[in-house]
Amino acid sequence: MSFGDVVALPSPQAAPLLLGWTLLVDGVGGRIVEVEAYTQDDAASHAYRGPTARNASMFGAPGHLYVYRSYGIHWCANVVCDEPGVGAGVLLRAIEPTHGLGRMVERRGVDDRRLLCSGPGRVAQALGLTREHDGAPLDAPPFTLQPPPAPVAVAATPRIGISSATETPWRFVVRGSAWVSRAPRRA
DNA sequence: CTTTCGATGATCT
DNA sequence: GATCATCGAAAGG
Repeated sequence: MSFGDVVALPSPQAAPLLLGWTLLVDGVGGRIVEVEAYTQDDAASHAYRGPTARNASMFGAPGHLYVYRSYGIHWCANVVCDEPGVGAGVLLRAIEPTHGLGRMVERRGVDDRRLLCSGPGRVAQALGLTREHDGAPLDAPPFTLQPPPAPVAVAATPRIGISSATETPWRFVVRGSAWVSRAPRRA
């Protein structure tokens, strides 16, 4: 399944299929291991109340980025999904660092590989994503994408850091990955 | 180990 | 004026 086919799906379907892809920005990045889906009729989503200046790119073409400022400090990046105009996205929450470790350590200011990309703010900082990348297409430079070499085992859990729809199980992690922002809720 | 809290600014009410 | 798809340091057990 191509990247274009995946991001054309509704975000709760696209999100687990984005796990295992390798995403690089100017050659720096790694394997996507944790994501969350947000939809247009989802009270926890920035798209819930319709298009605004901030979330405009969420209502644009799928396969592009929606990058926003979080808590006035961090940047967080989403992959826009579904059909154009719908307002759906998949938040990139954690990546297993594989390419350009030195560049990521430099940007993050930490040495511990575990802390490089385990969290949405950390992912954006390590990959150098900012407002400049809002609306940018992921199938063109400086981005490169590689599909998973083998099928990925996925676990679904409730999303993190939200105050609405807190039990909707739209956080998806690579089962057993040591690089996620938090261990999945135990059964 | 776990929990609490401050930073910091755009966005929305 | 309140909230916020977070992070990291500090405080508490």
